[in-house]
Amino acid sequence: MSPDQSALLALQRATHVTLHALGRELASLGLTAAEINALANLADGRARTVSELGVATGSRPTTVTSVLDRLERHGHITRGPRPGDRRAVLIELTGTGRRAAATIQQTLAGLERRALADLDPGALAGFHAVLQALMEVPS
Amino acid sequence: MSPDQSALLALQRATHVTLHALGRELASLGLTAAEINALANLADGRARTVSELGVATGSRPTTVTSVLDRLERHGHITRGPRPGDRRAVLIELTGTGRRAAATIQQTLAGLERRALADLDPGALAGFHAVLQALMEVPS
DNA sequence: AGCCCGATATCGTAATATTCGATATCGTGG
DNA sequence: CCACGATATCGAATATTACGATATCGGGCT
Repeated sequence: MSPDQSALLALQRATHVTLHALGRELASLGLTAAEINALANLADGRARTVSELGVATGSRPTTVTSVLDRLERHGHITRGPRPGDRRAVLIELTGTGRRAAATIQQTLAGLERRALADLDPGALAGFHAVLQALMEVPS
Repeated sequence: MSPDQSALLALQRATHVTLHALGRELASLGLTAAEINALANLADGRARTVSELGVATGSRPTTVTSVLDRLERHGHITRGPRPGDRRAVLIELTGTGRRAAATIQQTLAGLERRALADLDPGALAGFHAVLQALMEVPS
C-alpha cells in the first residue's frame, strides 16, 4: 500500500499534480505557476527583496528576476530601492497585484481546506516536519 | 513557529530545494532534474509506458516525450512497442541507463536516510497522507 | 466486415523557466 | 580608501512545459 518507495519522488509528483490543479482554478488570471507562487508569497503585503523571495520559493535570484520581469510587465508589482541599502530591491504589490494575490490566497486556502479537512491533525505536523528535514539535509 | 502559512507553498519550496540538492550530488551524470526524475521512476527495472511515466511524475504526455527524447539520445533508454497494444510505447532502461538509475536511487536513498533518520516514525506517515490528500482533492 | 470513437504517443510551435558567467552597484571592515 | 562580499541584473544558452494537430491503433457497434 506504500504510495511510493521514495519520499522525494512522491514530493515531486504531488507538486506537479497540485500545481496543475491550482493553475486550472486560476486560469482566468492568466498567470504561470511561477508567477502564482511569487504572488502567493507576497500576498501578506509585506515587501520583500529578490533574495528573500528566492529563499521562499526555492529558486535562484536570476530565476526570480525573470519572473518579476513578467509580473512587473503585467502591472502586478513594483520594484524600488530598500532604504538604507541601495543594493537590494524591494518588491511590492500594486493594486491589481494585491487583488490577484488575494484571489490566489483564497483559492489556495480553499483547495487546502477541501483536501485536508478529514485528515488526522498530526498528519499535517508530520508533513511539515518531513519537509523541514528534507530541506535541511546535510550535504 | 509555523514554517509556512500554506502547505502548498511549503511543498513547492521543498521540491525546489531538494531538487537542487539532488542535482548537486548527481552533477557528474550530466542529467537534468526531469531526466533524473524519469530515471528514478524507472529504476526498479519494470518497463513503463509514456502515460504511466506521466502519472508517476505528474507531467503530461508531451512533456514526458521530450524528456524521453533526451534520455534516448543519451543512450539511457529504448522505446519499443507494447505487445498486444501497438499504440503504447514501452520504455526500458539500457545498460548505461540501469547504471545511472542505480546511482540515482542510491543517492536518493542516502539523501532521504540522512534527512529522515532522526524523525518521528509517524511523521513520514503523515507526510504521505497529506500528499495523497492533496493529489486527490476534488476539483 | 466496416466504421466510429477513444486511447496513445509524437510533432511543430511557442512561451516559460532555469542556469551560467559577467557586470554594475553598493555596504563593510580592515 | 580599498579590497571583499552581498545584491541584483543582463546576455546567452538550454531545458521545461504546454497546446493544438496529427498519426496510429483497439475495441465496440451496427
